[in-house]
Amino acid sequence: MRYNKFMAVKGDTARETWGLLSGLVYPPPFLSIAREHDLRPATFGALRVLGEPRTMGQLAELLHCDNSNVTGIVDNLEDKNLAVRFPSEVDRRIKVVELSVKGEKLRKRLMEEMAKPPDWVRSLPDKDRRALRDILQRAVAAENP
Amino acid sequence: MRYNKFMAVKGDTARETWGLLSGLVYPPPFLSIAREHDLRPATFGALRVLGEPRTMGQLAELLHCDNSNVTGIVDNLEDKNLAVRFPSEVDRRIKVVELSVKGEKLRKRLMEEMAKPPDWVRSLPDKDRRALRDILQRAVAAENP
DNA sequence: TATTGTTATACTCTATAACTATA
DNA sequence: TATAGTTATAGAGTATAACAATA
Repeated sequence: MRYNKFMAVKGDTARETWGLLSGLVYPPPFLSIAREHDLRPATFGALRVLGEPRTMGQLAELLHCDNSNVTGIVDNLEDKNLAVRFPSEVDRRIKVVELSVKGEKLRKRLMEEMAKPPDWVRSLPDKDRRALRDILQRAVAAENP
Repeated sequence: MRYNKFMAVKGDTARETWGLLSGLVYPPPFLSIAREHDLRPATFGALRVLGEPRTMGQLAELLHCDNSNVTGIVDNLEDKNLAVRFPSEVDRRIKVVELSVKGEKLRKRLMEEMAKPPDWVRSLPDKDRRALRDILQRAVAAENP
């Protein structure tokens, strides 16, 4: 591939931008949030996708893991009284997992903490923060046309 | 805490910005890069910090894990002929880990892939990309005063 | 006696294969 | 027989404690 000065400039800006961004967003905050709440990462992930009742198979798909792992993850949720599991009435092979009231409450708190912007975003001058939001909106729009 | 309309506006923009950004940068690309190169995540991490020779203890600190884990990680690097481990000449309790030529080459490739900006950054219009870089530069500068 | 790294052990995360119960 | 979920088992990541070699 041959480079001209325009490509070089474009590539450099992109690399520079990505380098800055990587330093700001990694490592991801979800691991420390899970630890603060004494949750295994896998249990945290399950709680996250249990905004509505799910079958074991649905959980496996949503968590990108094998069916057999979900058994242990839901066991852990039940041990902590965060969810219950019961056979579906229409097909008793299927187990439905549903958050308890305690689980719903915890999930709400966790989602709130995940949504909380990090200091570097909050501390940006208003103008920069709005410009950043607008740029990201355009980026997301360009990715999902 | 009492909210007024200015705080609400500021908070909303920050949350919105963070939500957009989270969708763009998570999950982190390093896991798939490691998998493509048939490296365990821990081995990948070690390679990353072995830009210069390190002792086992230094590796434990840099990788935020226990000393005892480093033994296995460096075993894996040695099994793949990516590094060698030898006792320090000044204190033979200390083991120095150094990348092989093969390890150096692989490390260089991996660092290159990590630095490669994702499509959404590369596809931004020039003006947006430069504006984004400038905002992030200011954010980083504000964090490290 | 103190320190560096290793070994033994245990808990967690994940995957595959065999199994149970339902359909 | 086919499917949903469980159990058995194994490889990998990480931590603590006991240990060996060296200082």
